[in-house]
Amino acid sequence: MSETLIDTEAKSDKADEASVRGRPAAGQDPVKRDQIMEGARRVFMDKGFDAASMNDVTREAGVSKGTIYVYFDNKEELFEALVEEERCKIFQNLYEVLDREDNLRDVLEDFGMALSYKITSDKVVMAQRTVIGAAERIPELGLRFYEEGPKKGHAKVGAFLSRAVAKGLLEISDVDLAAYQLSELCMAGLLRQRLYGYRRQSPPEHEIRHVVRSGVDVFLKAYGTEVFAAQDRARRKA
Amino acid sequence: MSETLIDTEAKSDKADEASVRGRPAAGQDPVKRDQIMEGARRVFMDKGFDAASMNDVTREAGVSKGTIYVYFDNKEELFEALVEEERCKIFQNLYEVLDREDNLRDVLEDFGMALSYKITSDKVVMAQRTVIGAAERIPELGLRFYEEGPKKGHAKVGAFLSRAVAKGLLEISDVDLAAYQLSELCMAGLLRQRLYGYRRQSPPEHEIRHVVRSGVDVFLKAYGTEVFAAQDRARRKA
Amino acid sequence: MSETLIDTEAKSDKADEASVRGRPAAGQDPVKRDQIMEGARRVFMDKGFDAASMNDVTREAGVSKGTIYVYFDNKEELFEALVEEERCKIFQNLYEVLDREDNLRDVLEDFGMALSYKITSDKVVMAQRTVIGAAERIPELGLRFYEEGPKKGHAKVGAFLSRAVAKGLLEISDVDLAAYQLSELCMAGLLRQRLYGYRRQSPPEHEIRHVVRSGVDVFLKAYGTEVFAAQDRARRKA
Amino acid sequence: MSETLIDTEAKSDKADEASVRGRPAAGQDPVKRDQIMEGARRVFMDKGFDAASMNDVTREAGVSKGTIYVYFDNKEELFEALVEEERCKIFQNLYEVLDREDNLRDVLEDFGMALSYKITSDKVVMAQRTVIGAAERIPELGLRFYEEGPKKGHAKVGAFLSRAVAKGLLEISDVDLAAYQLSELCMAGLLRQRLYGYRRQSPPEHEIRHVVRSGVDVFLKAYGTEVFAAQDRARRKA
DNA sequence: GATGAATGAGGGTTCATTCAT
DNA sequence: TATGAATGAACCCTCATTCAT
Repeated sequence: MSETLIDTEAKSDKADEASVRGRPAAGQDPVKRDQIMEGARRVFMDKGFDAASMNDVTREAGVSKGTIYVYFDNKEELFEALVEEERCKIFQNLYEVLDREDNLRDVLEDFGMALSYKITSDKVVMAQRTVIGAAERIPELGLRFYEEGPKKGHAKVGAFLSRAVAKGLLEISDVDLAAYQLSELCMAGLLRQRLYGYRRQSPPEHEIRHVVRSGVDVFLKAYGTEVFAAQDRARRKA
Repeated sequence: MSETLIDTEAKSDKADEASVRGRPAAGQDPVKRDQIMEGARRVFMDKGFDAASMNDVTREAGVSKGTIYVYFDNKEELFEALVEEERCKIFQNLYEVLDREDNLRDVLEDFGMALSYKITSDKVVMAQRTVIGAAERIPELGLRFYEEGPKKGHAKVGAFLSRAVAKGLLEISDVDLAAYQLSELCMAGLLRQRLYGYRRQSPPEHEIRHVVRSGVDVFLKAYGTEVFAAQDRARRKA
Repeated sequence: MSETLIDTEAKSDKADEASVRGRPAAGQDPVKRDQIMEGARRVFMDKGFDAASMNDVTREAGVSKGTIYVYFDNKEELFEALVEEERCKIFQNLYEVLDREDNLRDVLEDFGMALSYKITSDKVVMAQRTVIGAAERIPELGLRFYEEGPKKGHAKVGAFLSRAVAKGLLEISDVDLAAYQLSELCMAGLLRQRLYGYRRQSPPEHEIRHVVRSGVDVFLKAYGTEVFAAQDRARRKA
Repeated sequence: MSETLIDTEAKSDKADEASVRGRPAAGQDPVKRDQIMEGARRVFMDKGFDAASMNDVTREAGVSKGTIYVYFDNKEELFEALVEEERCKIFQNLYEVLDREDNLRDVLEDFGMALSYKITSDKVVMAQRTVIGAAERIPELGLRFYEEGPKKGHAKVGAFLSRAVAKGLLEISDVDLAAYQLSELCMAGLLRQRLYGYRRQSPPEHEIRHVVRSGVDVFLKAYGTEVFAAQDRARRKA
């Protein structure tokens, strides 16, 4: 009733179709949607697609069953929306460091740290398990996840390496493959241990750093040019 | 009730698990067990743990429901037994090539081929998906799979690398980590594409070979000693 | 909250059910009521009571759920109101022809045509199915439908026949029964075929006419007096 | 093992697929099937197809839900099986009287009594309501019911009338229509009153007899030849 | 007064497990 | 011992009804 003008104004920015002050249209309230997604996240990540029940989601989300079905057509769609969201959160900002104009080794290490840290974190491991576990039954889901996530990231890594090649810092015959190798080297051993649950906790930072440093080192020893080596020696002295 | 002495006598000969001529004890007939396992394999690998029904197993195995429950306490145990068996089949003989006394690069490439080929094959991908997908719900399953499979294999790779270090062919500060790196390099890109279903078919041999060759090359550029380099140059001439 | 006095004043003018210019009282606007009934008709007649959902009605009527529940306490009451209305429409004007002072055979045939045509029409068949199908669960519904519809009509037919008896045209020992016989003869075969869906379309006019003519003929052969026969012969000549 | 030959022989007559002594195959035990049908009958006849729930059937039949689904694929199939069974019971033996070589009026009256009595009985009224009520949603059901029931019966009546025409007892231009007229006349008023629930009880015998006698009389007055009239007068004298 | 988002009991159906045969 | 018919809890989803807006 006594909504301040400022408030109203602020809201109207994103007042897509709901009236400014009224209740959001069915399936349009972003708060409720998030609530459902949060419940779904907890349940699906914990149990996987099949073992999770809509009742579980209902309970975790604190919403009624009917409401969920207003926002999502069925279990599978809810799951897909969740995976989509998780994917975005995972791969967002992951590759920004590659735009930095900096010493090559430092950039690669920073990227490796970001990648390895993210990919072995609790939530992301769960997400990967969930998607991989469902890939047999809902192939499009895994496909889309890979295409929109790892594949796009991989392309950015490839572009970065190409630039380094152009600068004469790296000499690579198959840039695409090299990009895969770099990523795998940065997570060497860690990812699989996490996926299978051999490691119950995400690795401590120093361990990740050790793996990344070594991985980048292997990568640069294999692909670094004499130009890079000179630069690198100079950097170490400093 | 009125078991004759003769019967008892017969059994006592090989009382351990089954009489020589009589019917095997309940849940002890290895033929029937294999029959069940074979049905379970077809069903679980195809549908995953949750989506597979015990009726499916029953049908595929050609055994009655009751019989399955004599051999396995419940669905989960049957599944675990299957995973165990699959794991054995996967990692069996995978590391034999490392015992070969041969040129280092050749041995590594052959090992990489065996590993990469196996790990990206249809059946093994399904098995990995299944285990990874279930790891959140049945942590022991993933744990045991990893410990008895990849981890043991990794130890063998480590031992192999240590021997190469001792021979002066490699110079490695963290052999354990290097072993992981070697494995990851040999499957670079392929495994994840398969797990997520981005690749629907197992990769063709020439592609695997390309990846493995490049991976081994990176590894050897990073860790190979001058001694190895000389040997390698000599081998190439021949 | 701060309704002006003027508004209130305006309402008090015709406080009974609605102000002249203002908004009608809750559940009192006949236009809105008709709108709801029209939606309900489309839905209930198409799907039957149970299979129809209130959401369907909402959509067809273009009214909100809450509004429906202001006009009708629940689904069943809405349905009953609809049946009532349908009944009125069905039996309205159906018996007017019986008031005509005309040749007996012609009047009976015209009545038979009106009855048979109406009772086998798509909408009326649906209505009958719906009421009959619900009669087990909502006995009052069927009872009321019959009493207000067929029974009253039957009384009018009886009265008509009595008048014809008085005129010496018919000789009937049980007029009540004869009235039933007349009605049944006019729809012979058609009604049941329609109710069970054996006939998907309402019968063509010429077929109805054939049935009615024959039915009336049977009726008059059985109950017509010599007086009537003479009249009838005269009429035919003309 | 020691089953007597006699026993085995006797049973093997109907031992279709179940073993002689063993438990009947899934969905094959006629006793259990009847049990389910009986429960379904009570529920469906009472509530109609939509309003009846499988839980209701479960409870009434005293069988578990799973068992029902072994015997019937789904609710609709169970319902159809029930309707089929009811139809058979209703129309079985209904037309035998028409094969009697007897006085025409007596045969018609006896047939009319059988028909009218059966068709207005509690169970049959319920069955008719149920089928008619479902005809909108499951058109095949009503169609099949009509075709296998009333239509076949109607054909038998037509054949009977044709024979009477051949004997010179009746003179009918449209035998098919006359058959409908006969049936309708025998139930005049009763059926509709029962279907709509205006009559809560099945009509007493004397009332049915009154209706049937009058109906047959009308029919014979309309279609009886002079030959028949003479025969009829003779019979009355006796 | 009108709206329609939210509720949650209950719908039909499946399936891991048991136990009489 | 092996069988598979029977069980019933739990699955996903719908919808009559309510009530905050």
